[in-house]
Amino acid sequence: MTTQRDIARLAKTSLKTVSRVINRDPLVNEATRKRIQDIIDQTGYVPNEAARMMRSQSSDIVGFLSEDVATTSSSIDLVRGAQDVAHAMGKQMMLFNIRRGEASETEALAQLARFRASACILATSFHREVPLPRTDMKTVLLNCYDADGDTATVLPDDRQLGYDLTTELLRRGYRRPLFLNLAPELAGARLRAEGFIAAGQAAGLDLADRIRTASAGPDRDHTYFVDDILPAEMTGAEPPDVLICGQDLMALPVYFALTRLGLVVGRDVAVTSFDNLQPLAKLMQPGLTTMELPYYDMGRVAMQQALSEHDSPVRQLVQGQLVERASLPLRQSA
Amino acid sequence: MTTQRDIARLAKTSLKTVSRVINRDPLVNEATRKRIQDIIDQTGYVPNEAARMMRSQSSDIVGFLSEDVATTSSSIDLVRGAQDVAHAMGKQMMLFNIRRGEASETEALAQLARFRASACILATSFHREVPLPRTDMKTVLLNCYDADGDTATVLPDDRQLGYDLTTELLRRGYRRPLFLNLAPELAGARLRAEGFIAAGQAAGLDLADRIRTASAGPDRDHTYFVDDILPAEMTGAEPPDVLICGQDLMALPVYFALTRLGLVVGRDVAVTSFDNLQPLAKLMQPGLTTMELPYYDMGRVAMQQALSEHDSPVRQLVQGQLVERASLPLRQSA
DNA sequence: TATCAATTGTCTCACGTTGTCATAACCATT
DNA sequence: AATGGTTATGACAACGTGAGACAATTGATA
Repeated sequence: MTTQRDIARLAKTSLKTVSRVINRDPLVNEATRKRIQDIIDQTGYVPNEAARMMRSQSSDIVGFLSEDVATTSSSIDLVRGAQDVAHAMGKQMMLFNIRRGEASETEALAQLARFRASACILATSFHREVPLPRTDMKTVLLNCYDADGDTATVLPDDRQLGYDLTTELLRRGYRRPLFLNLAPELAGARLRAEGFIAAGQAAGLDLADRIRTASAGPDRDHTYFVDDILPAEMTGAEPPDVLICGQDLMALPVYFALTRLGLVVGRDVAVTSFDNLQPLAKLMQPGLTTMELPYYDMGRVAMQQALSEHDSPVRQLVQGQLVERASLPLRQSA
Repeated sequence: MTTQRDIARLAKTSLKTVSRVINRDPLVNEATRKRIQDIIDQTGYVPNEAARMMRSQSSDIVGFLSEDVATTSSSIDLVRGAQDVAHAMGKQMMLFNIRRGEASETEALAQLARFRASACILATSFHREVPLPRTDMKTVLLNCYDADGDTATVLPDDRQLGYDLTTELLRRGYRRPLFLNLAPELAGARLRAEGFIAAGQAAGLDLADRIRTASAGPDRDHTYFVDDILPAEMTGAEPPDVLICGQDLMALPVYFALTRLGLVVGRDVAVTSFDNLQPLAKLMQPGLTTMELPYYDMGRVAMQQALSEHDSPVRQLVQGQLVERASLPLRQSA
């Protein structure tokens, strides 16, 4: 591999002058600078980052520990946002796919310590509380938080999401929303329920009994909602005029279930949700109107926090906005 | 930060002996080893990877350049597979989200050169030909290939996918399959068509005219199939008994279109596809029977190739298998 | 001519780790 | 006790970069 010493020899100059050119020291004659720069370009010399890291005692590396890069495709946007900021700032990101509390987490942190990483971001795919791993590294929690609250944290503003979505559908004339909420172990589910009720109050409606909650167990299947709640509610005396699903992945089986009940989404009943999961939300027919979770922005904010000098523990909430498609039309006044 | 020198001072021994303990050199007296190891554990010392890299003149880092970590969730499995192998071998993976041929690609390669990465993996989300970037680094192409063919390459065996899927549905008694294929610019689409026809020949059927191809333009929308092909074919004299979709994302609008035509998937017409995109394929109702693209395995194979010593240019094909759900029942003999 | 600033070069050290080589300690055999 | 051999330990250099101290050279200006 080419080194600065090689460049110096080729340019018939001293190591020091080459170093000056590379580090943009203004005390270099323009002609010399150009001559050396040409040789650098010619040889394709790239500085050895290891040497630079050792010399400068800092690494420009930030770790990103994600609980499941695999399962949820929304978490990808967290990664993308973080990485875009990192690269814009000339930093490197190392991605780790871990399981919280297991060996994979410890190993990832050890690996980052070997690289003398300046910070790490701990991300989950659902907004919830997590135990903080023991580490000396500066840490930013993303989409999760710890009990103590003395760690920098970036979260979606789930209360706002619930409030704004509900406000919007009330504005469109809906009066009997039914909220098929995610499990209450997830902080996001609790906050959205708060927002839902608060928006109802603001409009003079009591929505406290308009929330259904998935029973325990893996919430992905949603069989409880689809097999029990929906058939009963939709065929009752006063069926809901709009369904709010806990996530886009829930809206899909809900669409199918409604079809089986002979109902047409967007005509007989509106459906909305949370996530804006691409490309699913767009491919559903009618297209799913849904509150977008601001994952990309959250990733950006988290990386900015990780790279910022002052590490005052802050809890930052990032807002999301409604993405309109056809599943939530303006309500015809009956 | 603690260094080996600090450990040596604390253990009242030499720098070299500490180094020996850390590198598990057997030429160390057990008593000394234990004494030093205790101090290492106590101080929480972690070796400085930068120094190690500089000393050994190699970096244990492999780059993974992906064209769209973002858009396609299937590409995540490529990343996961590669990363699992890398970590198992004690290597580090650096992930880059790039656009082929643009600055982001060059920058990523430069960044990897700075870290003296031992290899890089170039991945695309669709099986297709790509121009090879100029780099000195050992390169492995993943899910794509270059014209010259002198670079290590890992590809899905799309011909096998098409052949096996078709063979299976013929075995189940279907006789009028219709293949809604992806754009022919994608190598995978061409190979699957070959497999489709070959499987027909093996069963004494000429399937050459049973393939439809999306016209130019972004293939994601699939409006051509849904709006033009399907209504015409399904209401024709001899409608298909099974539809083969180019990808799971196409199967979703196809489900909706069939429903609009008053047809029930799995009863009136079977549907199959390629990908096994999670969690979509499972959440569709009926569950989508689909040829799984072996992305996780491909990621593993690519990383193994990247880490292997001998770099003989090989093109490796990875096979996929059918994932059975309800959308392709055994055909009732009519 | 003296003085000054700009430019370039020499020399040295430091970062943390590990390979090479040398030394020291110990044991067994003659 | 002398020899040879093994085991254990240590001294030192080197990887590539960056920075400081300071000298040498050049050209311009007072």
